[in-house]
Amino acid sequence: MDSETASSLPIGPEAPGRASVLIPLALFTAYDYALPDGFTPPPGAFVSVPLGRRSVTGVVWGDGDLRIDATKLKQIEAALPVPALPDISRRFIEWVAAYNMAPIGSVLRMAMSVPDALEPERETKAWTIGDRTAGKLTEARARVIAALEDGAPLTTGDLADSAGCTPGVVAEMARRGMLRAVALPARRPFGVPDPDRKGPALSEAQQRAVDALVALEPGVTLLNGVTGSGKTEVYFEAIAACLRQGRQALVLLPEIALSAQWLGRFAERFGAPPAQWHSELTGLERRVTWRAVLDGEAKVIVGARSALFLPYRDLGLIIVDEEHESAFKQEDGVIYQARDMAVVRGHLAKIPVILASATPSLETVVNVDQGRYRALHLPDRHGGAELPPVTLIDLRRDKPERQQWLSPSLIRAVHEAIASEGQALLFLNRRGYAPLTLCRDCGHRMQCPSCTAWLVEHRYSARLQCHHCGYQTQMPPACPACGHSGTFAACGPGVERLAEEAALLFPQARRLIITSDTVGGPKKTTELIKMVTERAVDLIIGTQIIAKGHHFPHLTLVGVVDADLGLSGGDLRAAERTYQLLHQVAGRAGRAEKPGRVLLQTYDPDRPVMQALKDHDQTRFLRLEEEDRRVAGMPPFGRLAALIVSGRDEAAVESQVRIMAAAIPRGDIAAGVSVLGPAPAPLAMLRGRHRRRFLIKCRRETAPQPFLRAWLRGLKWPGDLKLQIDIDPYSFL
DNA sequence: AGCACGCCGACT
DNA sequence: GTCGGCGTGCTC
Repeated sequence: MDSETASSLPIGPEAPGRASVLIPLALFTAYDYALPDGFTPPPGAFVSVPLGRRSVTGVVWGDGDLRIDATKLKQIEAALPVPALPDISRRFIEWVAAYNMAPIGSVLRMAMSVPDALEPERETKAWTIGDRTAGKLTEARARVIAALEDGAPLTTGDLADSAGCTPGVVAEMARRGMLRAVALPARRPFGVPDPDRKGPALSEAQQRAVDALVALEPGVTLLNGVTGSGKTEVYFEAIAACLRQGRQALVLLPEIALSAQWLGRFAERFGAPPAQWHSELTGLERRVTWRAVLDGEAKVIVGARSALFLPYRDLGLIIVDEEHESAFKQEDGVIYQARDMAVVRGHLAKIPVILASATPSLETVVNVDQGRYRALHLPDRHGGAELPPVTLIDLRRDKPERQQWLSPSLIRAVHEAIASEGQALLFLNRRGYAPLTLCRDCGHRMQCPSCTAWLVEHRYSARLQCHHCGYQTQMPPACPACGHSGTFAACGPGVERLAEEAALLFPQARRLIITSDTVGGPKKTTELIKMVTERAVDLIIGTQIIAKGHHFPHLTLVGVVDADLGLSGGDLRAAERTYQLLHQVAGRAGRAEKPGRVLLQTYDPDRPVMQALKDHDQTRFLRLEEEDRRVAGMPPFGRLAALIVSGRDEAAVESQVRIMAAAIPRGDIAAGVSVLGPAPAPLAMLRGRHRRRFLIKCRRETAPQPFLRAWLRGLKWPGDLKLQIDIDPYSFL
């Protein structure tokens, strides 16, 4: 990521009496407003401005632009009583907008993220003891006074509860002046982490890594260690060092909802929970947290992607945990790679960024090789347990029964594991019963009406479901094409079908199926995980949800039902992702004293991914991947951008991409750039919109943005045609 | 994102 | 005749 690729927002010549104000809407420029007499808000000031016939909150961005007619200008209404958006935040917003070619107003929107964040904080009214003699001291009133005697003010409800009286008693005492009202600041949903609480004892390797990290030098460091090597404990010490400097620290996690165990460990080390930032916060929590980040009061913030855009007052450290996770890639709205943007944010602030992973992405590994990032390795497994041996099962020889998916050797291994009082896990990364349903009589395939995708049968809910747009329908009683009934055939396995097979093969085993459909909320997840850790279960059948961060100490066998799944589709990172996912699943086995083993079923055991998993040889696998990408000029040895044109009217989309193809820039600006397409996008129809895609491929030293800007300048977008620009695309779907 | 304007179908 | 459906376009 190099900062030259981004240009800053054009700000016009100095114009007295006006200022440009950025508004958190999908706008590519700031708007100019007249300044009231004698009022010069500094850049970053939050102001309310009229827009159309309403009033919105924006941020003063710079000087006005004299090209805008003065008669058009409206006046800034007021400055809000909030600290200004810090300079680094503004530069970051500009950078992100320019790099990802997104409307800068949309990026500001992510940074404001709470429509009412700037409203004055609502205070809670609480009571302390007033004039005791202002009324008769009845028994109930005496209890109220007693409840307040130890000092802390209480709200009406709490006070009535602890005094054992009705709220009416409290209200009457207040009216008489026996109680005095005090404003209670809104309760902070986070505490003050203490860096000097004693942490767990560190191994020698961990201590070496800590020593390197606590120096907190600017730049990027890869913290690489296998599952259980104690990466978290190591970066906690970097957080502690940052806190001792009085600065804020940000931890980005791929899926905050699943990190109850992480939060527990944090609270144990620091004596208080961190401030959290994710989509499930309530309005009040968002407001309080946002303000506390801006005020510098929230010291450690843990969150998903969007936490990167919070208005940090003094950020001193960024940690991206599980940096290889594709969940860091935001795929709708403003499209960006949060891990890469975190590196940029760190660069702008001249602070350290730590990328932690057991299976780092190829991009990161290459950055280490080329000297752009530092690397720290944590070789030892924390509890001293060995990595479980991995065996490949060749499905061409070791064939499952017809319409079944477990090979004889995997079945045997499950029996053995259960018989020796261990637990077994069968992993299949496919929700539902079967990925495809067809009619045996006419061959009709059940397809989503608004996407190019099969409908997946979910037998537990008796529905057909599209996994791309959420379309659902009852399982029809007969084939919609030929009208015959009882002719549906389920093709291929999903976890539900696997569970059916397991019930047949292991009827005596206590089985548990864990998928995002069965999990629901964090509470239910904790419950299911508890069932496993307390050995109320012998056999777990699940999708990738079980691969994430949960500790299963009694697990002795992991069986991967379809290790090849995820390798098809021609995705650039398919092999890499498969390696990462299967490595993570394999890491579930044998984490306590019990040795574990891992069996991978594959039709292609000779593939480098499979061999690498078998030999635990990540390095060799990455070298092979690296070579492939280098030869193909693919990232990180080249750059990609995708343009997706979509619309409801297929002909209009087709005609637009023809116009675009004719307008592809030539000459100097196209040096080192090639354009592939237009081609139907991998999901040629999604949510009822037809999609065509161009893929732009550049040499590493050439940025695609100037080329794209030249291309798109002057193009018209009639009707409901939409253009999506995806810089550094990840999933090609 | 709102909130207008605008241009077609079913109502008091 | 007009009420209202939501497609389209603008907001300094």
